[in-house]
Formats: sequence, structure tokens, C-alpha cells
Amino acid sequence: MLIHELARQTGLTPATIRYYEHEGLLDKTHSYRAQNNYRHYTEAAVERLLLIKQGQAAGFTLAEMRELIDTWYTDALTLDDKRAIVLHKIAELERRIAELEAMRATLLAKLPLMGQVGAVT
Amino acid sequence: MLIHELARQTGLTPATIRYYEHEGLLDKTHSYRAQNNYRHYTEAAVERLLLIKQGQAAGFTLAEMRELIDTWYTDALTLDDKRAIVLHKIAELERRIAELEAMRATLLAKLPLMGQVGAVT
DNA sequence: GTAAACTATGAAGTGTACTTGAAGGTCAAG
DNA sequence: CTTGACCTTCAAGTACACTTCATAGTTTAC
Repeated sequence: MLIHELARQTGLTPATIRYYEHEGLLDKTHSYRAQNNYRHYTEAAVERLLLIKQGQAAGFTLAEMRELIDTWYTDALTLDDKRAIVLHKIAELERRIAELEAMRATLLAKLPLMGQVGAVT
Repeated sequence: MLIHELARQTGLTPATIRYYEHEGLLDKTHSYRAQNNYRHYTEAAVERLLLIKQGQAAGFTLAEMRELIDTWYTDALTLDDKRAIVLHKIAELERRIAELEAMRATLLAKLPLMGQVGAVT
């Protein structure tokens, strides 16, 4: 598929996809160039971009997502090391979930006080 | 207290606190200027900054935090309107928590597959 | 009375993640 | 055979949240 179609399927823009490629988040397994120099994408590109998008929504930077994906493909780590890295990322997510829940609790706690003098700092 | 002490108590830097003031996140109820032009802060400043910090950790922008805090102090909204705005923010937080949990589920699902050919997109 | 450690301002620089613009090549439809 | 909708690259611009720098005034300790 062409970049326009990939953009449609992922909810990104063609410019963002080119930017991600430039940042090393996509590689030759996701696209090839046709004779006219147009990028053609595989289904793997859709899944990779959706994974990156989900990571972004979860607060990971592009660099973090690239590192995470890279651990999958490196030969410099054992399978157990790779699993440990992913488990570490999961723990990070759980810490963040706890932070959001703390903020939620803070807002809930302030809710009944709203409007009172000095209730909100 | 001076800016250095406020920074210590909040985990921010003096520069960041001045920046927040410049961005309208602190006002005269949080500090006054001494004769030497030094800022002196009240305890309210500590709580305000910790609230902002918590909001930041939860993914809210400074502009969002300022808006949220402003709803507390405006006279242009009824108490019910204010509560509705805060409830809306809480709903936003819950959507974000769901996104983080989705990412967590994605990573957990990939965990047992790691190292297998084509397992990770 | 001077050195260290604070305070101030304003402007410029940094990193992340894009977005926009310029200038041009390609392709399908009528 | 031209119009419109794609595609290309590269450079510059934008928004956010700071950080750093330059310059200068103030306060505390010895």
C-alpha cells in the first residue's frame, strides 16, 4: 500500500510516517521503494505504527519505543534479558497508572470542596 | 520561604518555579516580594506546585492545569458547572488509565512470544 | 571586606514530536 | 494533454516545557 493508505489505516499523517522512518522506527521489513521511488508498505507497517501509537498514548517517547522494539531484534541479548526489559517497561506502566490514579483521587477529593474559600490551593 | 526552599520542598528548580509564575500558574496569593525584590512564598505555593506536578505526571499540560485551577476561582461559572468540568477531567484521566492498561496488555501478550520469528511487529 | 551562596531579569538555547512550505516528479481520468 | 491527487526531498517553523547564560544585586559567614 502507498503512504496515504497506511496513514488512513493508522490514523497518522503521511508526513508523520516519513518522520518516523527518518527516526528509525520503520525499516526495510516495513516498506520498499517502487521504481518511481514511492514507498510501498506491508501489513507489518500497520502493526508497527499502531504499536508505536499505543506506546505514545501511554507516555513513552519515540526513543523509548525504538529501544523497546530494538531489544526484540538484537542478538546481543538473551531471551531472558529481553523478557526482563519488557517486564521492566510493564512495571513502568504500572507506576504511571498509579500516578494517574493518584491524580484522579486528588480531583475527586477536591470535588465536594469546590467553591469554598481556600478549598483549592 | 525563599524560592530555594520552595524548590526543595517541591522537587522543582527555582528556574522552573519562576517559569511557572511567568506562565500564570502562581499568583499573589502564593508569594509576595520583599524590599530586596526577593520572592517569598506561602505554604499555599507548596500545595499549588505539588498539584501542578501531579497533574504533569498524569499527562496534563501546564495550560490544562491552569485552566483547571482557574475554574475554581472564576465567578463566571456556577458551582455545578465547576464540578462538571472537574468530572470531565476525571473522565479524561480514566480514558488515559485505560490506554496505559491497553499498552500493558499488549506488552504482556508479546512477552511469551519474544524471540520467535515474526512474533513482534 | 570579601567570598560563597543566594536573589533578580531577560534572552537565547534545548529536546521532543511533529507540521508546514517550497519545489518538483508521477499517475489516472476525462 | 492537462487537471488533480497523489508522491518525493529538504529545510524551516511550531508548541511545549524547560534550561542555560549573561549580567547584576543581596545576604551570610569568616
